[in-house]
Order: sequence, then structure tokens, then C-alpha cells
Amino acid sequence: MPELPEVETVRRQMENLLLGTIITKNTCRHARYQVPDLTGCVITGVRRRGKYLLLDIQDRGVLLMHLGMTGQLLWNAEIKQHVHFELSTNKGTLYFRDPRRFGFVRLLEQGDSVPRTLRRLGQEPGEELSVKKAAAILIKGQSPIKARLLDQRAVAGIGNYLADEALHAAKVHPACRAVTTRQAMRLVRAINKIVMLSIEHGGVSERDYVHLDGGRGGYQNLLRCYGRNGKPCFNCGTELTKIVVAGRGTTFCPKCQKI
DNA sequence: ACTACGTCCTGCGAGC
DNA sequence: TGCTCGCAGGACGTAG
Repeated sequence: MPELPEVETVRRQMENLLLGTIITKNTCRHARYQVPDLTGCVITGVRRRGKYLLLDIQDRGVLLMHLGMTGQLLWNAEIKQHVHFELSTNKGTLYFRDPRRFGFVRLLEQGDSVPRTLRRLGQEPGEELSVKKAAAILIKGQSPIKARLLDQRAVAGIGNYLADEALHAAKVHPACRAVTTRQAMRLVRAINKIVMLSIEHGGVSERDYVHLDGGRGGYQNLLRCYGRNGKPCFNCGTELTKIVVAGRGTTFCPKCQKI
């Protein structure tokens, strides 16, 4: 469930703690979190692209991390169960917990080609995003619009809750296969707005996601659609409905979001 | 090329 | 009370 706002929130905290530190040890406890020994290397950058975290490791490459569904990055892990990767530095240790092991950690060595999924990522949400360009990608194709929002190619970093929230805000039916340019532009603007707001509130802490210090985000209390099935739509009072689109649980308002 | 679907994995809550 | 079962979903592989 960690989506762009959640990853960005931990990125900011990691940047404060890890930038300029020296790695003293790294421990890998599972194949999905396998990284060569980085002892002595300096962390020179803490970046994010979509839902991926990228730690620049001086003279070695980039440490690529994805939180998957249940991934947690913790500065001091109280619960050691499901900790698959540890990165110790001269300032402290970063623990990667991931009960369901959908996440991963790997090192992109200097000279390695950039993985395809990273290359295919669309624009980052934000003020510099070209709404027209993203909308042009979004209107292409025959799949349900929600599937196209989730495939990362129009805008990077969207997951299930951002998709449901944006579709509701833009009044587009999640199963709609033919969206207009006008609808697509509404969607992209909604994404921008929701991403910004969610980051401001430290993201959504619904089940597993927590901050580096174990703290929780607050945006789960401001969700207008996702997870509110059976409850009234804030716009029209109609009961929100849950269906499956693109294999994902999808909540929407049958009155506001018509095909 | 695009689209659809199965797979990975564990915790949790509903229902009996 | 204790069990089983279904569901949660990001990315990827494969099939059509």
C-alpha cells in the first residue's frame, strides 16, 4: 500500500538521517533483499522515483528499494520479526521490515542498465508535471481507466488509494474504457492535488505503513472514497459501492462517477 | 504492441 | 473458543 506520498515521506526522513553517512555493515536475510557488501561506502543521495527509493552509494551505484505492500523502513526496529535487510551506518541502523515480502532491495552497480520498469515510469506528480502530456497517455488504450492509472506510465507513483481518490474527485468511473481528454486532464490535476495533500499529512497509515520513527501518517482520516464503501458520498450522499476493477478492490460513487 | 490474469506472501477478520 | 477461508494488492511473468 505504500504509494508515492508514503514513499516520499520516508524519503525525507531518510535523507535527514542517512545523507553523508558511512555504511558500516549491511545484512541480508532473504533473497529478495540481497545486496553485496557495502561496508565503507558513503551515502551521497536519497532519491525517489515513483514508488522506488534510490540511495546513491558513492563509487558503487544505486541501492534500489521498493516497499511493495507491507514494507516498512525503520530507524530503530522494535519488532525484529520480518526484518529482511539491515543497513548500518556510523549514525544508526536502517531496518527493512516486510511481512509479506512483496518489496525488495537490490544494488544497481555502476554501468548496469536501468531496469525496464524504472525506464517506463511516467512523470512525477508536482507543479512541473505536464498535464497535457500525462492526459495524452491516459486516453490511449482499451483497458479500464483504473488499470491505466495503476500501470505507472502516465503518472508515476499511483497505487490503489490514489487511483480511487483521483477517480472520485474527477468524477470518472473506474471501469470506464474510453475517457475524454477533458476527463483525463481532470484526473491528472486531481492526482497532483491529492498527492500534495497526502504528503503534507505524512501519507496514509492504514495497516502496515509507518514512518521511520514508527509514527503514523494522517491522510487516512481525509480519504473521501477509498475504503469508504457502504458509507455516504461526501458530494451527493449516495452510498459508495465496492467492485473489482483490474483485479483490485475499487470503491466509487455510482451517482457521481457514471460511465 | 496491448490486455488480462495468475503468482508471490502473511496477517487479519468474518463466519461457523 | 478455535478453526477455516477469503481478502488485502504492487510488480512481474506469461498467455492470448
